[in-house]
Amino acid sequence: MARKAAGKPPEEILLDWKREQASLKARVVDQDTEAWQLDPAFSGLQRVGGVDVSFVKDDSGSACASLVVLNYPELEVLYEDCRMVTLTAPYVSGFLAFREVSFLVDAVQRLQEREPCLMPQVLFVDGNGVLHHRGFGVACHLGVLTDLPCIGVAKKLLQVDGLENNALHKEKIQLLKAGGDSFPLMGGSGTVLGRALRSHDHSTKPLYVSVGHKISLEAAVRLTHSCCKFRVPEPVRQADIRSRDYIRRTQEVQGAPEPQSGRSKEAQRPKACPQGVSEEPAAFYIHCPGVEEPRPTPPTPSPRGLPHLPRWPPTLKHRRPLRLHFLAEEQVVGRECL
DNA sequence: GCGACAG
DNA sequence: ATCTTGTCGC
Repeated sequence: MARKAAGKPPEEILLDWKREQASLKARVVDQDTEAWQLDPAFSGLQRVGGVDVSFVKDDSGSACASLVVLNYPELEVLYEDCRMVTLTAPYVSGFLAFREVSFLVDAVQRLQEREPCLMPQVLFVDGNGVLHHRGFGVACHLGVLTDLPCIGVAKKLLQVDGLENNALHKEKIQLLKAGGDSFPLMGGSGTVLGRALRSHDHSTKPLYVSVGHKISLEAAVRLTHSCCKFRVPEPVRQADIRSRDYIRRTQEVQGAPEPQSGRSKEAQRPKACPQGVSEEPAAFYIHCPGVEEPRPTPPTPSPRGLPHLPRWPPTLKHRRPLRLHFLAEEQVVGRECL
């Protein structure tokens, strides 16, 4: 029987975790380290990644960890890795990384082994970076363990170091008028811990962006904005969509018969294996943009009439597209890396 | 007892 | 995080 992830860890464990965070925190780099980060148009940036962990409804021990890689600035999915995992640690605010980060590191390592040329140049992480109780959120943790530039993107304000989601904060949100507008989140010591960002014109609720690793806050905010087709940056959004989609179809194998009928033929992703048997990732997928769409069902529901597509990209100029030539079945035909 | 609470 | 349909707006 697998160990469960329930209850709060004893104080002794929390002390261990705090020591671990303090130790790794010394290795965080909160500045730009890559040339593309300094460029106004991010020229040189070709691949952005996103990670997420989704949970199974009635099983607090099971989850799906996913890593996706998108090209930039097109934001088409090039790579997807979804894998069912067994959670050991419970969720404790301030210690999210100890619940999720090891599975995310595993995914990055699989990518390094199988398709190193698709390694993203930056990772968007669902959660905070230095905007954290001890200045070391999951985005920092993953960044230090993988040595990849990481950006923390939280959907809710973590109320630490004097930060409060109070009336004053809400007033500032009201002042964010257009996509890209943001204001600083200052901690008690006067340090800027992150920024509240209106991620696009039609989004009221801001994102909370903070440095994870190897990127400045300014570049992190600017890049986050440029990766938002919708409120949540596309890499994280795709990781989220695909991991829950994976769970959904895993669950429906034993449940109700699939409503989807008709022509389900070629170019499928590897079939989902409900009772994880092998050591292989449950899903591993490389997509060649422009050749075919992986999913016939559009993620955007359009009841009637045409959906209003947000203008995108808003201002960035089109740069030389990275051309990857893949066949559907994991076989690499050719590529242009770097 | 009450408030806080990234995912 | 997850449970969930319709509904309102452009």
